[in-house]
Amino acid sequence: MNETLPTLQDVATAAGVSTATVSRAINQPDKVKEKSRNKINDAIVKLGYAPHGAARALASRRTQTIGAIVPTIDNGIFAKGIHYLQRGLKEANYTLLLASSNYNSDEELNEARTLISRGIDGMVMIGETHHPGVYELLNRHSIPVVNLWIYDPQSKYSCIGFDNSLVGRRIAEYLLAQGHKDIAVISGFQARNDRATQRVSGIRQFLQQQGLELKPELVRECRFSVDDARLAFQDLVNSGHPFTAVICGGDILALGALSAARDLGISVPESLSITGFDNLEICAALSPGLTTIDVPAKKMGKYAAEYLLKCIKNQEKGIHRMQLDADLIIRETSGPAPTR
Amino acid sequence: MNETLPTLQDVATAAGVSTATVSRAINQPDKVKEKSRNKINDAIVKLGYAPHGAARALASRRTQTIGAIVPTIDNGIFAKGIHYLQRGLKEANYTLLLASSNYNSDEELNEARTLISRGIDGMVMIGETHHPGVYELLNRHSIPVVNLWIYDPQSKYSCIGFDNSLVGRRIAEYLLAQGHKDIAVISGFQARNDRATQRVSGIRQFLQQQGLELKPELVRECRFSVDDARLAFQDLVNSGHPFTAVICGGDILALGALSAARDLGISVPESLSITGFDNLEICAALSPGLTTIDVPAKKMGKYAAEYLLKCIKNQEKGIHRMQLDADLIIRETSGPAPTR
DNA sequence: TTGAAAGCGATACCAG
DNA sequence: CTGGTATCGCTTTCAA
Repeated sequence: MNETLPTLQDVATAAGVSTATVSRAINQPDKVKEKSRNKINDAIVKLGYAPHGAARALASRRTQTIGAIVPTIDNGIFAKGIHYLQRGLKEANYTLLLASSNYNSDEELNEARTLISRGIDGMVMIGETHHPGVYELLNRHSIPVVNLWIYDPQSKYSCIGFDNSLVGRRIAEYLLAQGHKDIAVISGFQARNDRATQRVSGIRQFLQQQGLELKPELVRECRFSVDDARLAFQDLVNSGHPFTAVICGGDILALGALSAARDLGISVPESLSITGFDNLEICAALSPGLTTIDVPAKKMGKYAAEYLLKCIKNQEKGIHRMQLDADLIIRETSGPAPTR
Repeated sequence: MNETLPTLQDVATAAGVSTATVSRAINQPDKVKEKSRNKINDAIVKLGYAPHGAARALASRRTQTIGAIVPTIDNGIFAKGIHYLQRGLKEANYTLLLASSNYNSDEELNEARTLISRGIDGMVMIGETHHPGVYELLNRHSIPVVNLWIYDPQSKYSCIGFDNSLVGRRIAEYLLAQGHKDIAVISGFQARNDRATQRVSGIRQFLQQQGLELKPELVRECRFSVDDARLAFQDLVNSGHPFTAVICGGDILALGALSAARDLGISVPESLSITGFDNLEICAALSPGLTTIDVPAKKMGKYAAEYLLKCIKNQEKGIHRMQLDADLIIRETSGPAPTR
């Protein structure tokens, strides 16, 4: 019952041509006479032939596959970007091999190793700080890379994203304009997340320039979960240091803060402003609407696909850095600082 | 600068053994004398050798890769299950190749074709209704499958999940017990989603058994987005048919309904009860807390990995059906029906 | 426990 | 435009 599957050879025999011709008919149809092409196509359909990816990859030294490592697929943060990346790749008949690192550098290296071993023609990662081994591997295998979610004009690698530091600054700027002076921060772990680090430093720098300070006592780091953010917020309140605004490193964190504030009877935005980051669709409909940063996920995914495909076709060489906008979206969780 | 990468042959030469022995040292270490093994490992490290996946797949007729097709990765619904699936596979050194069908049967067939062509040793899908071509392909290539998110004792294919009809029934049962008689439904498109279909029919059947009716005028279908659910809810209200509860086919839909209700000044749960489905972490912290169904995503992912790995090792044959619980979680968006 | 050698299924170069 | 054939890097009998 399990007859062996048809191979190129079978198709060739059935169509009365050589395997070379069948291969061409599939990969460069215009290089084959129409008559032969038709015979071949008929044979393919009749036999239900499907090319064998591994054999193809081995012979052509191309896998038609792009790898991506994201910190997590557990929440929707990276989903949209991945979705559009996938879409762009699919159009060119490329497949996406997706892995996650759990915000952990060693796991990332492992995943990279696996992906490369499986065979990828290009790689997408989030942020620019990665295990040096990852870059080394990619380099050895001459695999083009592009880092998303960041923009750094100095970067040694291609990147498509936005300036996280600037975004941090922009949020701080907005809050200051609203009269806030005591600002707290709930961020992802900075040690494992260069985007978070940059944003916080953007905030810190701007406050300093304005003669204010981002007090270390008002900065918390936690996992990217609603519950952890709740705890972080409670801790912030318990610390006794007053603050009138909390900048959160993600909508999920902001949700946690919002919910904890609600439980503590702190009214938002009257006595506390909260800002998020990501602009998750699911958060847009909440009440109160979350003030947040809209991340250009769609563009990042789309351009990343375009860029890598160009690299593979050798139409593009060298490093490519693209800066995109990340806009502040003002909704209802933020407002003027309370007057005392 | 781009020297060719080391191959098995290089390692063999460096270690002074044959390629066969190196291959064994990698794949069945116990079949190689310790001394040779050490020499080989040293050579591997020294050369920075990494096996070539395609060559390996071609020769061994195994790809160490499992494919999965989910309806969408755009929101977090399937993320958790995928996460645990991935985790289980990784432990066994398997990789997950993820594709999405956008709830579309033809796209699904295409994705399946691509996955199979790329080479997969097992397949995971959501729901049991799939393009017949998909099952045909899997069968021809003797690729084991398991369907998640459903449990059907009659299914011709392995499945690990819960009885959607029963879950629908349970929600209806709960609402009736709360005194609700006029129940509306906002569901995903039933034509493209067997889980949705089963849930709605579970609801319908239970209502009928209780001498009530699920009025067609009170059933809406829409895309899985907050905005579309808002529109569906508004439409439901505008239709003029009274209802005191809305069963939504997903937390995202419930959020949309909730937000629309808020805009219309309908108080929840006082004058309207709303239930969701999925128990997304992000929804747990909302206020009011969403009454919903907790989907056993973790278990489905984990068991799916275990099952497929067993199939591949030939330790498991035949169809395997596993029923898991999906619990009703009562929070604050539901309550007693308003008395008139 | 090891090695020699025959594939695995395609691609791509070189002739014709 | 087409065919013959070496080759890609590894696994897997079969013998030794």
